[in-house]
Amino acid sequence: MKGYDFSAIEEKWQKIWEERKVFKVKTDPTKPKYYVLEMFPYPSGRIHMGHVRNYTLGDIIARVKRMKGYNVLHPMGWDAFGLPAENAALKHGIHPAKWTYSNIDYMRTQLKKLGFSYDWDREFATCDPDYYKFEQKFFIEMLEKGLAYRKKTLVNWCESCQTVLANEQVEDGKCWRCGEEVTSREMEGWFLKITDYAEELLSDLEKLKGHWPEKVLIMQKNWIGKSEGAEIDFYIPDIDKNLTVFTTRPDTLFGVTFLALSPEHPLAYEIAEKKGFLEKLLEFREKVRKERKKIEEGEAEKEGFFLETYAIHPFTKEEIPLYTANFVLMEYGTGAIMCVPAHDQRDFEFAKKFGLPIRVVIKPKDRELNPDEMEEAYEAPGVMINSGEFTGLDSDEGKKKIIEKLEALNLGKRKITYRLRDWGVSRQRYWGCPIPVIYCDKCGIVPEKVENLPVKLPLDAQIDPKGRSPLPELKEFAETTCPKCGGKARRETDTFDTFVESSWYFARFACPDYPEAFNPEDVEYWLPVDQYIGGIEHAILHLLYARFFTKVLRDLGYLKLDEPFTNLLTQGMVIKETYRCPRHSWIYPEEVSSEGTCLKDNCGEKVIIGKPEKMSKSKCNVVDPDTMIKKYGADTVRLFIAFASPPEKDLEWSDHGIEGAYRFLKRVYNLFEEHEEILKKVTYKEEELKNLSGQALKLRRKLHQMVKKVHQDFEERFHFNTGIAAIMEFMNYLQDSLKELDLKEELNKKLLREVFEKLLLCLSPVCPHICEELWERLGKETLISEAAFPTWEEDLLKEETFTLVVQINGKVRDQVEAPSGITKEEALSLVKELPKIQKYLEGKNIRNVIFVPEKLINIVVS
RNA sequence: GCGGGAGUGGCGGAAUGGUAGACGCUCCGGACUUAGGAUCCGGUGGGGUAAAUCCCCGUGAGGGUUCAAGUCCCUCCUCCCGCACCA
Repeated sequence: MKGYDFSAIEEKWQKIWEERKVFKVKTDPTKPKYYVLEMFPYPSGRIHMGHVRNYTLGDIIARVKRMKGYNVLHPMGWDAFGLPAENAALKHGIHPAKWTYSNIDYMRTQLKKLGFSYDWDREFATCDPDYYKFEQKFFIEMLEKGLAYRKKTLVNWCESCQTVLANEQVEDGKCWRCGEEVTSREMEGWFLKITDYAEELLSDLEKLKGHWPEKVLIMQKNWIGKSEGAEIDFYIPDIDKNLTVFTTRPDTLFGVTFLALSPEHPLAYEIAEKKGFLEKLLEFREKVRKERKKIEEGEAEKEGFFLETYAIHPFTKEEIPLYTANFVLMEYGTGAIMCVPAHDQRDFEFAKKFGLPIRVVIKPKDRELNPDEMEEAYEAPGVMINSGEFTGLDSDEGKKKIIEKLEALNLGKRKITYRLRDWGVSRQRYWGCPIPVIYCDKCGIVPEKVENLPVKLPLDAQIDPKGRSPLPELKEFAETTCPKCGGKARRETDTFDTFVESSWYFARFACPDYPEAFNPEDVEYWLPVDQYIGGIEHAILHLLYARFFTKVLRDLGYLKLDEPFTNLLTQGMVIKETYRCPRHSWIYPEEVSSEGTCLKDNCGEKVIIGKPEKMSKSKCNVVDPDTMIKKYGADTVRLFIAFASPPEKDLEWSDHGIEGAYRFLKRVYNLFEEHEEILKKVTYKEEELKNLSGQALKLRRKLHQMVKKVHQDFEERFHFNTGIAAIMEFMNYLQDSLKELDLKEELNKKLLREVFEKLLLCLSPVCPHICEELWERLGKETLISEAAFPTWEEDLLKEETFTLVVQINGKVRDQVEAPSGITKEEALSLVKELPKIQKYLEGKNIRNVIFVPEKLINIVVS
């Protein structure tokens, strides 16, 4: 016995697949296509188990679909721009480009070792100018269409490093490098008008229902945050201007007792300036800005002050005081609100604090509200009171009526507002795609000429020790000429948010070498992605941006689709048990003794076994894919990952579990080897095996049942765990059968051949290397990776007998083998003969008999 | 607070309203061995009984629908995730 030498087998087949370009695909409209895509990785240095899981799931799907006759596009690339490359440059003095590309080289070899069936000829990295030049082109076209614009935005600023910080570089409100308090600073930046697409992004979620996880759809819906209401104008005589507020409760208009403006509101500024308390306002604004970050952790007290100004109520003409308040966001609605303390909890709290009146205008059906006794706002619908001509209306009805009147008087209008904000894409970073615009003193903002693209990121830049982008100081880059007038001009030195690159990469995979962005023939054939797979952490941003880009590219004439990803699978995390020592905190499994005490520094403390958590270095529970592949081989790693839990649930890594997977593959291998001599000499035709009997028939039936189950679980449900369980169950059955089966009989030899062929075919999407190897040893000259999925005979699946479960009053009391196709009457008389059942029926009246064909009979007795 | 998901053996997990616990792990016993942390075989939800092919209990808790409920409905509990001053 040679034994299962996985490393030789895996190396051999990976080489063959690569040399023969087995997974290379071409556009072929005569064949049905299937595009399976996994979220491409950031080249951080090494593949982690999360990647392995993601890509294993994708690869099984790709291989199954290929076996089912689809022309399968299964590409891989690199989301290669981003901050960690700059951090590595700071820490180790390696240039971000060098760091990134060497990481890619290493990670590619890791992926290849896992035997994933990618069309590697389509690989690209988003930091390649050949990729990002199209992104720059899209941006220029968006600019021309008004989909990109500049506005002021708040950024994190470190005074001591003189640099903008990304959110992840802010730790506890302090700079991650120097520890200085981070302040916010206004800067100009580029924005993409995703809000123009808010309605379509929302309504198209409908098309994804049933194909995307419900959870993701809900998260996106909440993120877009559509709300319907009205904009209402309040005239401010002091400055002779209207203040427009947005409200979803126009029915409470008669309950307004004050108005509140965001401290950032231009009218707040104007009033403060006029009334001479500008400084107070600016102080307050700064305070609120700082608090904004605190709010994320806990509750912030309602604060604000009177603006010494009044506005006129559109209907009652009363004077309503104006306040500025910390809870009013400038970014949402109009940045100003009408406040109805009786019917809005926030307004209520503010009114209580500042002694403002509470006026009840909505009455609940079952009780009266007394403003003096109210402890919280009444926010539910009800009947309108104290509302002039609207009194007595149902509040929902009142909403419409009040809007109608406002519109008639030109004092307001129906309005839909979204929580979704425009997408700020400017990053003051070096390692990103340059934004292709030029600032000219004479011509203003001028896009780079399309023929000059790409605006290449200069690779010879020196990384600044404080982490600032070197681009603004890099004369060769920043100093340029205006494309319009030819005069001296300055180039934009900000780069794009890296989410921009990942918003359209899936489309580029259809034609990665095409000289233009997209070859219509290719994108029309391959898109949309049929199955997209990735982590739930991208439920909102990445997926929303990619959907947005798809619609923009459609409107720019590049693509002809509305949604990029037809089906979405969000896989769970890979988690593992953690160990904690009271003295040493998180410790490695090797540091725990067999008695469960800490071995670190001879500590001896009792180790606390923690619940399984997401693998992380800090918790010492990381399992390295390389180590596992080396120890067990890629097929075992893939098998364990696919078997341990269904894709959408978390997967608990288990050292014992992977042993079990390994053991199973060894069993398959050894059993094959044991019968290899017979197997390679025999061939079979399906019709030769039609008339089996006894154990042979049972085995063949079990085989075909297994094939069908694997088909259902692998292709239809993506429940690889149960499909693999079926294969294991069959293996157990096969080993038992072989004890009884006479392998000197020619027919049984033929059956054994069928068994192994189909078994290997079923297992091959999960464990391609071992199956490829044994397939070859069956004498096959074609690759199992290119074989068709095995067929099963539906007629064969039916057993001649089945276990009839016998229930009395719904309780299982006995079971009996019964011929298939037995009728209710036959079953009843059969069952009545059973001694145990007779006991239960004795002296009782049969009141009802329920018969489920091929399953059970339930006798209801009194 | 709002929204979503989940609670099944010692563990991961199976079960179109029809035998709860497939498959795997762990553990126990046995075989083969100089050896076993290799391999193979058997057992493994709880309780009762000397034992069983016997009986009872059992899918977070409590009700309900049904001949029949892990599955459907209602109430509650626990955990996880997302959102959270969005007017």
